[in-house]
Amino acid sequence: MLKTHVCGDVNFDNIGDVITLAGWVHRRRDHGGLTFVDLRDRWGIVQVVSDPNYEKSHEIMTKLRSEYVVSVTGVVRARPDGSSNPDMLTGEIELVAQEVEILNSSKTPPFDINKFSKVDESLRQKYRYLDLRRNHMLKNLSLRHDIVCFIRNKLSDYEFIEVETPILFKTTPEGARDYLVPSRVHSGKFYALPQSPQQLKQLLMVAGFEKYFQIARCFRDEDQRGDRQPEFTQLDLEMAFVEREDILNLMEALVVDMVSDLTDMKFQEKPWPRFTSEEVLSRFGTDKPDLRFGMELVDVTELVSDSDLRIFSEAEVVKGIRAEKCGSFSRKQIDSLTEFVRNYGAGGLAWAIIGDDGTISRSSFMKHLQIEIQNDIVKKMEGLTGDLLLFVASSKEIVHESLSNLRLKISNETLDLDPNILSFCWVIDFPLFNWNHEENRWDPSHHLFTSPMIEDIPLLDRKPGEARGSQYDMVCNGYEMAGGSIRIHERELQKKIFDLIGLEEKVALERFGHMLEAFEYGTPPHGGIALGIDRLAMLLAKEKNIREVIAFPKSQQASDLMVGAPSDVDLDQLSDLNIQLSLNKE
RNA sequence: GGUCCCGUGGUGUAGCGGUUUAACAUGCUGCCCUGUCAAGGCAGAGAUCGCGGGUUCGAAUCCCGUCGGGACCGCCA
Repeated sequence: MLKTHVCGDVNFDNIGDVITLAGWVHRRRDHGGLTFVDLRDRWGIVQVVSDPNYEKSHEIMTKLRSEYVVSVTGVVRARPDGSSNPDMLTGEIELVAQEVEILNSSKTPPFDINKFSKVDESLRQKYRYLDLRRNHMLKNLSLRHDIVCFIRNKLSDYEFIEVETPILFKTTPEGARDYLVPSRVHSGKFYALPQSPQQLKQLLMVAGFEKYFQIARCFRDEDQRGDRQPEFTQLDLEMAFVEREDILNLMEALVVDMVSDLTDMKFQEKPWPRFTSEEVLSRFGTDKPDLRFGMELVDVTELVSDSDLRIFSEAEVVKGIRAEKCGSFSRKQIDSLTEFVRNYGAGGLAWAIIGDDGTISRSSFMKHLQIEIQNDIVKKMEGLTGDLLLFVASSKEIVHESLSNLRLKISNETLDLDPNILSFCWVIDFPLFNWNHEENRWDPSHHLFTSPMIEDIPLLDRKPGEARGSQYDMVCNGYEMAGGSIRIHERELQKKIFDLIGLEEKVALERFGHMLEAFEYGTPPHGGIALGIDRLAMLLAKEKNIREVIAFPKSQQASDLMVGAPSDVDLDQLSDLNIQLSLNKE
């Protein structure tokens, strides 16, 4: 090794030792006759001080610049009285530069590495290797490493076996859009990158592995969001001979232990509360509620159903939220909230402010309602002086979509949430199917292999829309962290589901024949879950975007700005694949 | 596919139709400086204001297009 110690490890015990450190010049402070250099490596920072008695080293020290790579040999000594730095882990000591070697120089970096400063996102991505030098990225990726280690250790202790599954897989058009990989050997045919190892892990259950997991890379060719990248990592897990309770308990224990081992964050509620999807939809308007604050949706449909206001009386649903102490919002602010809910299809936003006497003082609509109804609404909303009440009248979907997002927006802008609180919960009892209006058929609300609740199987023939799936979601602070289900393990039931979603026998056999066939060879009851590692790391790192916990993320347009991917390819490469491009050239 | 925000010395911002010779901070270069730690002091270099077109006597500033980044809708079994 070119160094005897690492910067984070040098301390009082090393005083008098001659050691060699190597790393990057973090900062330098040149006093002319005396030069200080903060030397950084992965483990910490140590102050190096020049000593004019070592003439040659002293001279090199003055030539050092930010991010030069150097090695320094010298004696460790205590800093003189009054010159220690309590803010630095190694602030009591320093290294005397007796021998200094410049291992590599550096151009001036395109942005500051040695301090926290805002940097344009495209610059960060282009120079990601420099961005990763910054302390917060190292911290985030270390935490991510710890999370993955914790999972591997814990699940191995529980006798899970980690199995790698193929990246070159088969297209499944019913889910998200696939990334396709052309086959050279099979001209005109394509592999697909897996959206998740779903089928493979079920086949591992058929194989009798009983307890499987994988830290698995998944690929979905859909547009990006703050919590979505085209490739992402899941803890993928499956067990045979389990019921829902087994999976929920295992995962809850895993995450609870992880959080207490790796962070100082606290759970809002333990054990985690459980809700049916119906309940969270009606109370929060979403199946991934943020439970760190109230502001629940209140149904006032019946109170206004007889009113003269047709937008109210004719709406399928009218619901409101109470923005506590937001009665001081300006007209402009309220207008921007109205604009906001229009994003979600709402025609408008009805509002009311509660005055000093506890009744409506100003409102966009209340004058059209009788005073008794006004008071009933305030009472039902539990409105108090200074509150702002906001209502949306529309279809159930639109009311829920707009109010749940409005709820998040207002909380974001007015509440000071403790960043250390994690409000995990489970959401269960999802409907097995959603009605697809465009295609006029049922779509699976989770995926094709989700088993109905056993008691709801008879409903499949009569009222499929009322059948509940055995699906469960883990939700935290408004993010869907994990989702899973008990799977179908019987061929006939699987076939019935294919029928219900309008998958023709022939197509079903082409795409999923292997699954149906496997189910004929002694498939155990099984179920599992997939947990988003990026989202979990983001949450525990208190970040707002999963890019911050991914070493080399892609931009919102799914490009890699560092290497320039995707890129053109040689015509030779295409001809090997028998592929011709037909781009519109203008 | 759509909506919105951003793009000005290396970096982060200000300027938003003429008082601009484009300002400030930081970084960078040089000089001074032996106890600093975001060291300090002095001097200096560094920007055709993302790109293309238009409006105007005059455009960093207004308009249109385009490229890149970001937030969101659609999409994400």
